[in-house]
Amino acid sequence: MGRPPCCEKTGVKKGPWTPEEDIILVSYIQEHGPGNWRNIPTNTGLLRCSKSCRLRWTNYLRPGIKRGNFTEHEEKMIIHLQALLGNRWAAIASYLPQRTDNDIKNYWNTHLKKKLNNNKKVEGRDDNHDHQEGTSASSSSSQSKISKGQWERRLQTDIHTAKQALCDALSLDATPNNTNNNNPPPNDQEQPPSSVQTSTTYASSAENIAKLLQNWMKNSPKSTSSSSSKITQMSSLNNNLSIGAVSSSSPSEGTVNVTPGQGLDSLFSFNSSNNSDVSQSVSVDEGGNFSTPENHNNNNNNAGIFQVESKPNLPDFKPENGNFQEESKQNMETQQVPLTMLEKWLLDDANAQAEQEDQLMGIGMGMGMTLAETTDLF
DNA sequence: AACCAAGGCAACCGCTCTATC
DNA sequence: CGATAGAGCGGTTGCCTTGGT
Repeated sequence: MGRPPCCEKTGVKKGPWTPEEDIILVSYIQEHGPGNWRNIPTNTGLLRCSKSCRLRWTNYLRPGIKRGNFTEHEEKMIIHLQALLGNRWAAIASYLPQRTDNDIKNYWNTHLKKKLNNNKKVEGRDDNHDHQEGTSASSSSSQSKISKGQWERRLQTDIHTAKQALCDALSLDATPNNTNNNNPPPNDQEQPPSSVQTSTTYASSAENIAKLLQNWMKNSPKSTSSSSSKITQMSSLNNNLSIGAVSSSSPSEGTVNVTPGQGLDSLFSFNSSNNSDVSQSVSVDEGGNFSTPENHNNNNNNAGIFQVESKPNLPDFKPENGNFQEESKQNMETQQVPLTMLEKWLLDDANAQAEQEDQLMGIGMGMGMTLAETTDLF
């Protein structure tokens, strides 16, 4: 007897999320924090099941997610970690905090798997990637089906193989960062290294939305050709849309109130209550470029420009918002340095990238550690 | 220009784990 | 201690885009 579905099958929307739905979800989560997924469809009116909301958030809307091309460095990390951990995408993703497990999984399945297979063929040792998958990866998937003893024995073999592969790989692509021996190797692959967490300066989810908007605008060159074009959607959102603004007037009820006309502006305004005199704007032009007031004058005549302004009557971020406390701080800091919200995000990306390199070195050092220590990871 | 196949990716499904009662 | 619900995870699916003919 299986479990009942997480939600009623009827009346639940499936398929791609619309910008409107994204905004509603982000608005709600910004106000209440992630969690209580089951309440979200009810409280927001979204015709999505709770699971879908959670997935959308974790895989797409969550702050700090980097999308787009994987760097060579990330690629190597994934390859190494996959060799080490198997198809444990969540564990792998913990070492790449800007990437989601889904993203990594997709990238592995569509790019790296193929790439590795080709490499193996070229190297003439077909023995192999499939074997590797058949051990560490499939053992991961069948972990629950075999006895713990079997699992551990197999794992040890896998670790040995993976370690060998990783040592080979690391010896090939040693970088000056290798000198950073101070990074302790992670001692639990289920938890990201603390340096990641402590220094995680997640951009706000609204920034993520901004980025999404940027992409939507970029990817929607035919802004006038289709009623379903994203830029049209966003335009309507920003102008006379029926959704978008979140009212904080009744947060206890946890509802997303609709404020026609307020549109997206609100979503990009943070903590304005204690910065009510701050009037900052960030614009995204049709080419996806951001501009600030300093250079905004050159752009503000552009049709279709997306303008982000802070307003004083916006929802506060409260400490009780859980995970968003950090984010709120971030937002506050950002507000104190006007106009750099998106720039800061880019910097965060760069910093995170550097941290990841350090982490890889940590892993590299981890590979330098004993097999027993490696085994301790598990 | 039209059609088709392959690839990429977002989202869904189902299982497992964990916390709570 | 078992039942239940919430959340997390990995595998898979299906749609959309892109490239080739």
